[in-house]
Amino acid sequence: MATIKDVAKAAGVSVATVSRVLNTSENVRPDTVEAVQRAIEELDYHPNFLGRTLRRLETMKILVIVPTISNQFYSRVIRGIQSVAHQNGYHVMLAITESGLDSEQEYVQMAQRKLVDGIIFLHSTLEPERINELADSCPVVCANEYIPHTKLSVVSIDNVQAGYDATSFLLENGHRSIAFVSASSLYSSSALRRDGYLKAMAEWGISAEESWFLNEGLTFKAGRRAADRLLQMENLPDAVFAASDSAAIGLISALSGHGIQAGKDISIMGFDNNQIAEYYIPALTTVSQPQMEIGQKAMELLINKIQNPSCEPQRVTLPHRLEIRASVRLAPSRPAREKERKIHP
Amino acid sequence: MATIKDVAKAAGVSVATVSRVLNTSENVRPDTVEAVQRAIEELDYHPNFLGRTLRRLETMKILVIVPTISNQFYSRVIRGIQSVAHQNGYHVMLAITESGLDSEQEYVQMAQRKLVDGIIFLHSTLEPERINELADSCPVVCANEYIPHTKLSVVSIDNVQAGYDATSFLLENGHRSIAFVSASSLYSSSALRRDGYLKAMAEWGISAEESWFLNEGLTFKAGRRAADRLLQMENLPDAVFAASDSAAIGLISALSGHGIQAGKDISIMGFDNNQIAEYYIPALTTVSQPQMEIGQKAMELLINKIQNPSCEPQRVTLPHRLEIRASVRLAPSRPAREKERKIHP
DNA sequence: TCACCTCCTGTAATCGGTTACATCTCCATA
DNA sequence: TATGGAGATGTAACCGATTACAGGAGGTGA
Repeated sequence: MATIKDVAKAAGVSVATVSRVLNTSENVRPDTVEAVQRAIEELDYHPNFLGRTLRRLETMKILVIVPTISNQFYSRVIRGIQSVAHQNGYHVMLAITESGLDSEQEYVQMAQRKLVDGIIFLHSTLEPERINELADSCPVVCANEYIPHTKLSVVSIDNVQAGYDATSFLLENGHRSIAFVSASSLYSSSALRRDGYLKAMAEWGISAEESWFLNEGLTFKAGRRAADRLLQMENLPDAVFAASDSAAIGLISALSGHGIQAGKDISIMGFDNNQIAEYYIPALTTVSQPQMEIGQKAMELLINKIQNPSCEPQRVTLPHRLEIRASVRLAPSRPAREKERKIHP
Repeated sequence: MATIKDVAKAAGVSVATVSRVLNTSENVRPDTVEAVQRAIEELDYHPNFLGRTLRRLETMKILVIVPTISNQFYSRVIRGIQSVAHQNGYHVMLAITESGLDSEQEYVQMAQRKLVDGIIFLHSTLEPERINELADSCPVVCANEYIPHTKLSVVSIDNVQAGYDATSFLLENGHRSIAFVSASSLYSSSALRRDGYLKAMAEWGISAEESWFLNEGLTFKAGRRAADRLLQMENLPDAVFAASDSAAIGLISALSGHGIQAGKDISIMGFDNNQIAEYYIPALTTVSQPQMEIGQKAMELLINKIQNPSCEPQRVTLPHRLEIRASVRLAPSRPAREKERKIHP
């Protein structure tokens, strides 16, 4: 492996000059530049960035902590993060905590050990106290989930409003008994959507029954478990509002196995607008989130924080949208043209 | 930020002693250890790993180059890679090339600049020549896809056999005109599956028509495009073998919009056995790949290559399996119990 | 008491770059 | 001709760790 010294020797200049050529900086005579470049070529020299990194004390890497990448929601947010990261010369490292192999704590240490310049949490199970500690020593931004008792920048939709809008839509279309599938204890977003759900129900004077809360989780399997519980009820609800598309699909699939058709015998509302929602049969009515933008904005905030550590945390709310498809039965009176509603926070 | 010097000063010892304590190595007096640890605690010192990395010239990071993470196939392979990486103290960086933002070439430079210790390709668009060049200067392993004219270790299923098995299954169940949806020009796996398809067709004395090859790609949208082309044909084929579950689902969804039901009016075979295959309506008959194991094995080979650079490239073939569900109509004669077949390469 | 060994600790080189500062050359201007 | 300044280049400190080597303290055996 050739080093900068080898190049300097081959070109008959000092390492400083080679470094200047590499960084295309000022004041090097054109023929010197040429000589250095020839030496670089001849030796097939590739600068070792660790040296630079150590000197400059910046890694140009950021860490994204994500519960899973199997869910398209996260992969889209990550794409948004990546696009802005790349524009600014950053590389993205992914910490997938789902497997439980790498504890979050372990990844957080990477930041403390200066292996990355900042962290974006798409979800966290750490205590707020630890996160605050971390945020003192390293730029941190949250996307999608809000972590209580922390002073971090957060990017997300207005989950309360989104839950409210989804539930209102079901109510407006004649549904009265509405179950709610979520993971409220794990995800703040789920809890907030539930608040919106409750608000809408209250406005219509309906008190939600205890059994309607199916806190099974957000995965396909969670949806299946929720279906099992629904099937044991005396009266099937009119509708189910699931806090993720995966859960909604697990639900529809399981109910269909018992001859209950979504969009006909029962209405199902999802959340996220994953690509599969459009391709599922029946196509899934769901709440669309601007995933790419969430990621992009989060990365922008992080870069801002890296470059200007003393800046105040920000709260960015992006618009969501109801995506109306076939899995929710519409009231006959409802005008057909109203296929979409845009709600700006 | 406290450095090792600060700790040394605070503990009244030299940096060498602190380093020895940190690396729990030999010969430090217990009370010295204690003093150092107290200083570490007091100063809230976290070692900066860049220093160590530079000195040891190993990053303990590996790069995974992946076309997309939206497809569950890849996210599972990545999980497999991560699990083995973690067991061996490595961290995983992800390079997602789908966006087209970061060119593969750019990521490959990360290896040459010693920012990572090795690379796993899950797919590549680089010329074989470049890859060979890269492999000379850095440990490289391929998973899933075979890159022709290269001497790299590869982990995958036997794609020819898998294509053959899937097609044979369709033929055995009475299907004769069988279209094939793939991305043969982009993915070697697709091309190999096509070879298997052709082999099976030939064995049954059927010459595939030109129009049956729908080289639209592997995404949902690709499936939809394939459906459009099918619908323009004079005679709809009996069955379609798609080289990915996503394409199969795009296909089913689009056909269903025209009143054509998969599993009844036409048979659809997918590939990958993503989770959605089980939850789709109709549930998708597909070829299951051991994704986790592919990832695990690839990482094992890479670690082996890192620790022993002169070792010979290996070719590892893992078993696939036909997952029989509802999207393929079975011949009436077919015994119901034979729901699954395991094929070992 | 001396030589020698073991155990512990410190000094300084090193990894591969970047960069502040010094130095030198050359040319323009007074 | 002397002076000053701009531009090009070199020297060496530095980033934060690891580690080879040197050396000192203390114990053991002759």
